[in-house]
Amino acid sequence: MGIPEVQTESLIKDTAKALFFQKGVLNATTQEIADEAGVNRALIHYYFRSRELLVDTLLEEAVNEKRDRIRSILASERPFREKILLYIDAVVDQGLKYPHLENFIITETARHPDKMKILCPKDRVKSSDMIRKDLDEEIQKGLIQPVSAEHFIINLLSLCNYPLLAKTVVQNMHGMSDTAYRKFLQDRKDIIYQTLFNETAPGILRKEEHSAEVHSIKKTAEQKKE
Amino acid sequence: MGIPEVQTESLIKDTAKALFFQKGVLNATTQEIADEAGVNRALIHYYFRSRELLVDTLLEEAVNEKRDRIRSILASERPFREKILLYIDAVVDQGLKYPHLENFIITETARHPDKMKILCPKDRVKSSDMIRKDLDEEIQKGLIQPVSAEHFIINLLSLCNYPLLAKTVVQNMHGMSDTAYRKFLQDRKDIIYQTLFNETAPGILRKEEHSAEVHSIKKTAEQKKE
DNA sequence: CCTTCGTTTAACAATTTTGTTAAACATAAA
DNA sequence: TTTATGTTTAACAAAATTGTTAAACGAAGG
Repeated sequence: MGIPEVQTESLIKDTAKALFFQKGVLNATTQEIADEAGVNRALIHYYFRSRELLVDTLLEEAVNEKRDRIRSILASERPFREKILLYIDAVVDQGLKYPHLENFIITETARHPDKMKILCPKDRVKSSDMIRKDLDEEIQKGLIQPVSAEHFIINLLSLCNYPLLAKTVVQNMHGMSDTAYRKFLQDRKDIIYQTLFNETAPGILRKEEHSAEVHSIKKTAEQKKE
Repeated sequence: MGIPEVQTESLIKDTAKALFFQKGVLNATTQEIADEAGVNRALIHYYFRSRELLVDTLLEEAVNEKRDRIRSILASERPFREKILLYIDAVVDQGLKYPHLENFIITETARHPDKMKILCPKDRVKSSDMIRKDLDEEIQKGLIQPVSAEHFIINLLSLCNYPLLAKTVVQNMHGMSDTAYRKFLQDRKDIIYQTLFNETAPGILRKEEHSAEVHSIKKTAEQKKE
């Protein structure tokens, strides 16, 4: 049978992701996608039937990936504050890689709220429930102000995602170059933690920025147990 | 001369705003706009030359309005924390009225970063400079954790705007109805203040939700001076 | 070698969308 | 009433965009 040089279907998907999530062409044409992928436009219809179905596929993968990321961090066995640190790191780093992913999700789910419902069955455990116990403990100890798990999560999402979403606004408001903006986002990781917990973030995590992740974090975990 | 029944130009603009900012049809067609306004499509080109120029006009007005709103609050003579409270109130309330305004600005400025530069001349006083003195005072008194004015402003913007931008995401994540969502946003006003200042927001403001604004706030100002 | 079948292509058709234009219209002024 | 001018309309043209289809292609299997 005719075997494609590469897996055309995923080539198209990857190209579309690059266009939508990285370059920010949220209304990229089937022609643009095909050109960028170096394939015939008809192939998009061959594999996905229509532009909309391709977009649906991208949305589904993006949402699932994002949700799994949150859950795997929140479900881990680390101390609460470390989970949050990890999450901040993950979101900001991913935001730098795919600057328009969040905007894509927001725009698309705003246009078709039903799709979101299909993607997120309500029988699942809510992420707010996953932190409620830890959070209430923090509150009871008087470490942070009383706040519902629902609001706390949205605080976290807001502080992480908005600066990514509103890149141009932020840059312009503060007169920042692209590199200044990137540094700003790196600095923000600590600021977000500090804003949520009203306490300077443990620096150890950031020392070896590039190499270690899990290792240094695990160490921090032990240290914090005290 | 031929005088229109209403000012057609502003009718078109207002209709477009309703479509873009309220209904969230960020890619509304000239035909859709014309239909919604009940005018001939050609009039859009007569008054604005092209769809893009109409969009530019909307963007400019939206950005200016939003910026003026921030500045007039920050420039007022109230105590710092009251300004912030006022700002939170203003943004959330406006966000409920024009749910897609922020998304419009973000999407449009992401597509054409240059337009943003034109709209915001850099010789203007930065809004971060307008709060730096007050903020540093708070920090020095040990009332809040050390944070740059730049980050503090983005914290504020993030906490206010993201839940509006990501309505569907938030709603779905917490399984909220539309009314539950609206209540959530109202509650958030206090949460945002509390998150920024690590202290419960003075309740007086919210008691008489509908009638007073400036009056009750002024009172609070006096009370806080102590 | 030739058939088969999944893949790919080019060409076509239909629809949508934007932009233009000449003529119709309405009112104020002459 | 006529004229002049700004406004509105319908009709047209052009471009962009999506979706379909029949034919070409190319390797695997007989």
